[in-house]
Amino acid sequence: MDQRDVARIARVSSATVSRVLNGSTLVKPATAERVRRVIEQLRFIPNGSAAALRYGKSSSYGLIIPDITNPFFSEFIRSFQEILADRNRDVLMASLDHHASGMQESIRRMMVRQVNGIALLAAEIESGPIEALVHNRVPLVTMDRRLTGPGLSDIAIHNASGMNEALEHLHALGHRRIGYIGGASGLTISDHRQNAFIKAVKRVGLTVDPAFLREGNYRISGGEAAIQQILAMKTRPTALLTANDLTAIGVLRVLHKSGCPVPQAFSVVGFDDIELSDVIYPPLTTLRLARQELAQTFVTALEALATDPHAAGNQYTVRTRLVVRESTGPAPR
Amino acid sequence: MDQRDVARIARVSSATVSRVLNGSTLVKPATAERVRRVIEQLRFIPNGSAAALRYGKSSSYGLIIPDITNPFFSEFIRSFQEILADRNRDVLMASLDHHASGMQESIRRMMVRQVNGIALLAAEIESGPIEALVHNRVPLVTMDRRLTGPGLSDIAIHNASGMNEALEHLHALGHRRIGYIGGASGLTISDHRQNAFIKAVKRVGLTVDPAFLREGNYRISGGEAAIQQILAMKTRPTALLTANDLTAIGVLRVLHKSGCPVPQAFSVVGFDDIELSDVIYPPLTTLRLARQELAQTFVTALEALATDPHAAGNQYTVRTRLVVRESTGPAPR
DNA sequence: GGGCTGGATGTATACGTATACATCAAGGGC
DNA sequence: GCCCTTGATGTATACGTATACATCCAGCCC
Repeated sequence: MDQRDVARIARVSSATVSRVLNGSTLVKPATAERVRRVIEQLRFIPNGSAAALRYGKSSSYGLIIPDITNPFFSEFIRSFQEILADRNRDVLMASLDHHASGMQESIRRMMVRQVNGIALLAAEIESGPIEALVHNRVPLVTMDRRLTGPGLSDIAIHNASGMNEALEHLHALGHRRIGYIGGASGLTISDHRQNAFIKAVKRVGLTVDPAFLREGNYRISGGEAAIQQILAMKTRPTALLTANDLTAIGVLRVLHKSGCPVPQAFSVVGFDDIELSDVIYPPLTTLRLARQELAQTFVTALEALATDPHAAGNQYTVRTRLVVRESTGPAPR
Repeated sequence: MDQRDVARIARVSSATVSRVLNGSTLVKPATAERVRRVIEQLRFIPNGSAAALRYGKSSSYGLIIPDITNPFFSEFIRSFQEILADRNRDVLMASLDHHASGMQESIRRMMVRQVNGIALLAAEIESGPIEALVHNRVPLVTMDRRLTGPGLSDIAIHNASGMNEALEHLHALGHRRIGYIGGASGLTISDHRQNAFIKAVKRVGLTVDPAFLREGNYRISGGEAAIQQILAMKTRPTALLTANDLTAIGVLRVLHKSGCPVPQAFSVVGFDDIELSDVIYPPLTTLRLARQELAQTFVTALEALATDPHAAGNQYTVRTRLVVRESTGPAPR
C-alpha cells in the first residue's frame, strides 16, 4: 500500500497526499481532512526508505559512545533520544564496549543509513573514519576534543568551573594534600580534566604532589586499584578528586572495606553526578555535568551543521558545578 | 556517487557492482577484485535507503525498553546490539522512560523505517500498536507475556528455577519468614514473578504471609519505600526476595542507614544480577538472568519470524539461577 | 470582458539499488 | 562442426516518495 492507493481512494493525486503528510500549507483544509481520514482508515504507514532516497537524508542521527553500561552515557542517551524523538528523528546508536574495530564499522553503517550527522562521545578517535565523514559531507560533533572544522563542531566540557569550586570547598574544609584519579591517559578528555585539576589546585595556593596523581579507567575497577595504591603510601592525601563517579564509587568501596570512614578519614569528590551518586553510601559530593544540557547542545550543534553543510563548525561549552553531599568533610588532623 | 560511477570506472555494469557488494558467487574473482579496488579508491558508500526501498526491508530491528538507565536493560542492549552488529544489522532503540505515549509513537517510527522486526521488553503493552504490527506483517517478540501468534513470539523468564534455588538456600539457612518485594502490580511480568515466589515458598514447606508481599517499582526508590513499611511491622520477615536488583539495592541502603546489618539481621536476595550487584556492599546474592542468553534468544526469535513472515510464533524460555554472594546468611534467632 | 494573479491540484520524474531476464562466450559431447 | 550447458556479465525496470513544473479555476482590476 502506498500514497497512490490513498490518493485514489481520497480522489486526489499522490502529490496531494504527500503534501498532507508533510504538512504543506498548499492543501485546502477540507481536502487535507479527507485525505487524513483515508490514511487513518487504511492505517497507511509511509515508506521512510523511499522518502530518504528521494530526499537524500534520513532524518536520523548517529550516536557513538564508549560504553552504554556507564550510567553517564545511558543517562545521556535518554536525553538525546528524547529531544530528537520530539523532532521526529531517529537515533542510530552504537556502543563500542572496548571493541577496537567498532568505531570504523559503526560509522560506516551510519553512513550507509544516510544519517544527517553523528554525535561522537567516544574518546579514542582515529583519523580514518573522520576523513570518511568529511569526504561524504556528514556532520560530526565531538566531545572535548577542542577541534573544529568544516562540518565538525566540538562541545568542550568546562572542567575549570567545577574544579575550582571543588578545590575551594576542600580548601575551606582544611584539606592541603589533595589527590586526583584520572581516566586512561592519552585521551584528550583525560588530559583536559587532569590539567583543570592541576590548575585549580594551584589557584587555591596549594601544590600538586605528582605521587597523588593516579590513573584510572573510568570504571569502578580503576578507582579501586588506584585507591589501593594510595592507601599503601606513607604520606597520603586527605582528599581525592576523581575523573568520574564510577571511579569515586570504586574508591568508596575500598575505603569502606578498609575501615576508612568517609568523610572522617578521607574526602572524596566525583565527577558527572550520575543518578547513582545520590544513592550510594555516603552520597557522593561530585561535579555535576548536566546531561540534559549536554544532549541539547549536541542536538543544536548537529542541526546547525545539518542545515548548512558548508557551515564552519562551532566550539560549544558546557559548564560543570559542584554538588555537595556527604562524601566530603573537614580534613582529619 | 553511486554504483554506476563505480561500474563505469571498473568497466563493468552496475549489476556486477551490486553483486560484488552483496557477495554474489556469480562474479569472477578477478572482476570482483577489480571492482573492490575501485570501491576502495572512490571510498564509495552504498545507499542503504535505496537498497531498503528496492528490497522491502531495511536490515534493522527495533528495540523498545522501559528505561535505559536501569542497568539490566543497558546491559541487555549491549548484548543485543553486539549480536546484530555482527550480522550487519542496525538497531533502532526507543526507551519509554515513563512517557505514556512513547510506545505508540516509537512503533510507528520503527514501521516507517521498515524494521525487520521489533523486540519489546516493555511490560505495559496496549493492543492498538500490536494490531498495527500484525496488520503490517512486522514480527514482534515480547518478554514474559506468554502469548504467541502469527508473527508473534514470546520469551518467558523461567522464574521458578531460580526462585526454587533461592528458597532452598534460605530455608537451609534457617529462614522461616520470607518476604517479597515485587514490581508494579498489573504487569504480567510482575505477576509471573510473584507467583513463582509463592509457589517456591510452598515448595519448601513454608506459608506466605500476605503482609510480607509488598509492591515496588523496579527502581531503588520502590525498594526503599517497601523496606521502610516492613521495618515498621511488629513481626518481620528475616529474609527478602526482590523483583530486581535495583529494588534490593534500595532495601540494602535503608537497612544500612537503619543500622540493620546484612546479612546478620536480614538476608536479601535480588533478581537479574546486574554488574552493580557484585560491587555494592554487601555483594548481592541474586537470581541471575543471563543477559547474553536473553539477547541471543531475542535475535533468534526475530530472525526466525523475519525469514518466514507466515510462521507461527514460538514460545521460548530463559532460565534463572541463584548466585550466592554475601547478602544472605543464617537466620537470626 | 479580457487579462492577470494566486491558490489548489495534477503530472511527470529522479533518487540508487537488486534482480529478473537477456545475452554472450567458452567448453564439452557427439 | 553443431548444439547444448554453464558461467559471467549486461540491460532494463520497479520499489514509493517529494517536488519542479504544468494546469486549471476563481476572483479581481480596469
